[in-house]
Amino acid sequence: MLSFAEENYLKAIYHLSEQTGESVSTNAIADTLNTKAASVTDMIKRLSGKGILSYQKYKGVQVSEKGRKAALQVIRKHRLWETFLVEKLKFNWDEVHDVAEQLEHIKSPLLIRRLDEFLAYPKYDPHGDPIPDENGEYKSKPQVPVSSCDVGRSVIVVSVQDDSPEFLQYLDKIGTYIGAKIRILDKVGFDGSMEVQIDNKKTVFISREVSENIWVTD
Amino acid sequence: MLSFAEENYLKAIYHLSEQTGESVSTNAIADTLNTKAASVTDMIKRLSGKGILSYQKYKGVQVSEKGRKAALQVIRKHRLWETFLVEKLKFNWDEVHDVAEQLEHIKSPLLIRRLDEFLAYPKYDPHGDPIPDENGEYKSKPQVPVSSCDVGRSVIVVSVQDDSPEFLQYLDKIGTYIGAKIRILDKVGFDGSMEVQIDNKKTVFISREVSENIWVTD
DNA sequence: AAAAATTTTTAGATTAGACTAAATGGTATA
DNA sequence: TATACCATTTAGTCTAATCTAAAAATTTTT
Repeated sequence: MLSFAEENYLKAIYHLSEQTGESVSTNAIADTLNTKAASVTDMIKRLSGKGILSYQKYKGVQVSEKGRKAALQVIRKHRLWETFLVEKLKFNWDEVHDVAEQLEHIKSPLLIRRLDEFLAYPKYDPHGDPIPDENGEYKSKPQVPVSSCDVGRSVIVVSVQDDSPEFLQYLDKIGTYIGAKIRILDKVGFDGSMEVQIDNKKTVFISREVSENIWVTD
Repeated sequence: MLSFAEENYLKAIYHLSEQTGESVSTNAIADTLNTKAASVTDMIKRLSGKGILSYQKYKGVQVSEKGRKAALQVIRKHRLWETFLVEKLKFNWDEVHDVAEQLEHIKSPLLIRRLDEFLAYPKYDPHGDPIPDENGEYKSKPQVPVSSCDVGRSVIVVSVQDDSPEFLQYLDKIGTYIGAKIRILDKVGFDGSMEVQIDNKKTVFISREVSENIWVTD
């Protein structure tokens, strides 16, 4: 049984290792969790001792198979709660993250099974991210960042890669949501920003950073 | 802001002081929380420092007005979550306590407001206990234990004073639930047990302990 | 390849919350 | 009223999780 802190570390490390595909550095973990490298080293040792991570001094960590399964269960809980908050309690998609961060640590297999059933077995959360099932299986839709799309294409928003209120409120403002249609009008070589039209209505410029965090499909 | 442990102590102390009406002893707290007197003394000091309890060495503790308000908010959350689990997630009334014990510590005023709304502002939880509102107000139905009812009377079950799975499963077995009709057939002077008929159907003997934990109204 | 810079680990402290054992206060009894 | 007993508090230890400062390992630069 993992503590709250252990689960938070595991989740962060799992996400980092998924992004990079490589072993994860102490400093990278410290940065994403806003803690210090020394604290990370301590926790790495504890999680290695539990068989959740594999670790060699100075060489970074990898998530073990056991760790991967545990991480996916925490992610499952997080995304189910986010779905509950939006679908049933009428939260906006920018209000759910912090609450789900707390709810994901509740220990009750029955609760999660019943919540899943109550929500009619959702496959994706409000940010478009796939919800793993009880066995950790999930299928993600084929998707690419807007930043990699050619001028002239029309695409559909599938997910967002940043869950911060600031980013999500900005997306609300420009009329973007999961399922919105985006047409690429122009790309600016200078700073990588793009001109796009959303749902055949508003035409806006989005920065490189924004276009990298909106993922789309044809 | 109180920690999980602080909230648990406060809730236990509040309940004890409501039951007895007097100041609460260190050992009584240790007993209900399954911890040791020394730990309780530590926590009492911490909560006194925060103005939640008032305390004189060797004289027991009382809950301050500030503490009462905080306790009622934790109780509100606990009972709303229990209601959610039974009404929406189809938990049995004997399955909710431990999960609600965890959920009650989630910090999010918005969440609780929305949950309350989603449940249509329930006034009582699945065990018949009143749910305090945002201001800590609640109204409990006038009620007495079955043990105090005279032979011949017919009464309605309003609440149960023990939330343990063992007790609640026993009540299920003898066909008792909130709203059930109980007719007092006989009282045994020897051990205080009673013969009662439930919903004009089953006739059973219940022990003194059981009859003290079922509360009823006319 | 040596020096410099950076990253990571170790050592030692801190806080919350728990414990045991010992000391002290309060109460009941002879 | 003195003693014995029980309740409570204090003192000291432990673990999880954090921190800072210093030491060690690795990587980068010259």
